[in-house]
Amino acid sequence: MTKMTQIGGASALPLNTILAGDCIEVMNGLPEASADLIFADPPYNLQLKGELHRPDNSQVDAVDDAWDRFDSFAAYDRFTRDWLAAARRLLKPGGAIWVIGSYHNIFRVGAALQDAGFWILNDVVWRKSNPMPNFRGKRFTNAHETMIWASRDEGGKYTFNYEALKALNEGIQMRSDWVLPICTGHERLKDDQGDKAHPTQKPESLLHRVLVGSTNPGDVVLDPFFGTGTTGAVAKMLGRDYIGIEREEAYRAVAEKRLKNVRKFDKAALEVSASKRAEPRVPFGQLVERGMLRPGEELYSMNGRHKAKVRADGTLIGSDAKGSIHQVGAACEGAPSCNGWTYWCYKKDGKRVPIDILRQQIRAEMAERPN
Amino acid sequence: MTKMTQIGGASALPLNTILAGDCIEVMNGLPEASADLIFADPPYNLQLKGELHRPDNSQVDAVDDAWDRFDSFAAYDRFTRDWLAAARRLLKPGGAIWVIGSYHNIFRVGAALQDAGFWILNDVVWRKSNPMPNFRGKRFTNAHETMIWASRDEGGKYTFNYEALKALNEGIQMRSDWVLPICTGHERLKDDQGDKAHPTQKPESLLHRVLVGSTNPGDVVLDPFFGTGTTGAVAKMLGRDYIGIEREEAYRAVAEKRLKNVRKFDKAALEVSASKRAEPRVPFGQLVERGMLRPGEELYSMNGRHKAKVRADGTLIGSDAKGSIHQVGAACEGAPSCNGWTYWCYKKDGKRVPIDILRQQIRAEMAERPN
DNA sequence: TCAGGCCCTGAATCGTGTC
DNA sequence: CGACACGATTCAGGGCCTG
Repeated sequence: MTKMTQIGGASALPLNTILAGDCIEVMNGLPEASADLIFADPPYNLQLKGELHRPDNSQVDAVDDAWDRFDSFAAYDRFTRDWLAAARRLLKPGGAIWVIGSYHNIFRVGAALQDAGFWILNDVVWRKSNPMPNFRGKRFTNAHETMIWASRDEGGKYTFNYEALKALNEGIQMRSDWVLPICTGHERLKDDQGDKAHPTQKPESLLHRVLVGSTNPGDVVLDPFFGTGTTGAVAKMLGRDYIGIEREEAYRAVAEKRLKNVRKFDKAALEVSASKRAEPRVPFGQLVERGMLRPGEELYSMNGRHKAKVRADGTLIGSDAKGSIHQVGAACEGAPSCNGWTYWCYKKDGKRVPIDILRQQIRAEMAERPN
Repeated sequence: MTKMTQIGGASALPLNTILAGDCIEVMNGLPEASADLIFADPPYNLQLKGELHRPDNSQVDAVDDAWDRFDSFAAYDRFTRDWLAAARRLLKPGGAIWVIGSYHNIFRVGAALQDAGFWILNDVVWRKSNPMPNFRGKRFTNAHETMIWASRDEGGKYTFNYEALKALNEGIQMRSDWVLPICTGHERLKDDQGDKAHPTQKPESLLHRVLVGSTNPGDVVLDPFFGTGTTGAVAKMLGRDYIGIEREEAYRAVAEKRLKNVRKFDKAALEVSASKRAEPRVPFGQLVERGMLRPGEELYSMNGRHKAKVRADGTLIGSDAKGSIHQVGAACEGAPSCNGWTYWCYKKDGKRVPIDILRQQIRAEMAERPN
């Protein structure tokens, strides 16, 4: 499967192989202007301190590997500038790069990209359908990661397969936010002890969308932080050539084994059944945020016997209970449960109208503009 | 409605007003450590092309594109550093900032925030339910903007109304991606010609979530790029004090008019689901003193696997540990910590009942007859 | 074979008040 | 200021076992 391509008669391109070593040195040893796309998942510099436990007291297996530790932002910036410069040299004139990161590092990476002369085309948000919650209730659930897509140069003739992405998205233009699950189950590679082989393995679905959208069959895709080789695996399936660079022996071994078992797709296998979505859940609070109901406004029970007042956080306060629309409704009726959506009404032009009408309005909007 | 607050007897804080002028100069004229929250929607219109001049006024030569770019990014970075420094000076020790932007500027803003000593808490993606499509089909639909939420200092005791946000989201922890429509319809302010009064007016729903989540009633919220005053309008509705700074006369005029017509929600509506941490502390010993539990009585663990005996001083003695309800619970489970209130049960009419019920009884009494 | 319950896990910058 | 003790805190999904 390994191909060697002559570039300008000078040096050869080691296609479909994993190169060992520091990515900056290795990249500088490859011929310039030889890659169509670079996908990079660099260390995030998470700066984790203590241990973290779930509410059930189990411990979170954190990313504390040596390769993710940097002495300072300045050190991380230096590292970023250096690998970006080496990467840019490798790109063909119409080439492009994707870099993924979290709020710990992505702002520094984005600024460095711009400073290096890359031209940002989009930032794309990977919205995780199943992220790890925030266990201490001190912040928002960290439910997304950010990818930056940039061309080598301003005005570069980058590849963008608009129609293919639109097809992937059920006929609607692909947006800058992608909802995809994290990598779990059988796709998640394990070592001999049954532990995860790599702490941050990316899902193939993510790379699928990246490569379908911004490369063509036969293109050369380089990944300087290859890890367990998701980029290579998806590139191979899609009929692209890959070059991986990975410093850690253990990751290279896992990736080699993985890639050996990957088969190029036939067309038919490509279509992933679009998961049909259940009726989207609409939090009652959204009616308040959107100004459809106002804090302080009175709601009336369907039977006219009870009323309650809307609060700014989307809870109700009744005569002797406060909480969600369901909880207060149940309390009013002395019932074990209650569907607040059909129980409560608001006043519109003097008439009582069920609040479920408002939920239906929001759902109608969501149906018109899905995703 | 305008309030003036004396800060340290020195200078006054012009609450609920819109200040005219350059935000950096105006901020530097206000007393330090006087704002609880800053919300900023800075400009990113860089004029990267055309009539660009270097700081020394020499015209940029079209040949050295890289320098051109460097110059303009450098100028934007300088501007960003300056207004962030002025903003940080204004924040109280437990203060925090939100900044919103797009891929054109947010990476530079994020890096500058970190460099200035702010501590990023989350990046939050505003996912637009109705974005403008990409008409030329050359990129992804730009369907989101990014907000960065950061505390003034690492370790700062920032405000986060976890329970209120969870309530807004129908009982599920609020995530870092928010789906909200853009500002249209009646909410979108128009000028006398019927054109939109401001090109980037933010929806009130966005500010509602920001302010409910990261401020308390009576807090001071400052917006250095006030525009048409969405921050002020939502702050006023929610019973927060605002300070707006805006350079453009036309925007100030629109905002003044808007704010005059905004009404504060009534008090009960502003009350928000409280966190358990805010509830009064009840020593376990009080249950024994009051005779709700008797010395010698057995307690049983929630899972039924352990038991312990109550002692007269409000400690427990288990099979192989003695101490507080928390310590003995942790020892039984071999866990690093344990909430004894929810872990231990007592027997009532043959059934196991969590001792937390008894704590709730005491708290209810305290609320009825406060000391 | 299927449904239901239990267990485990995921790029995480995840306390606070009192003495 | 540090040390110590209290006690608050999770969502989605996959695997595996049992009935």
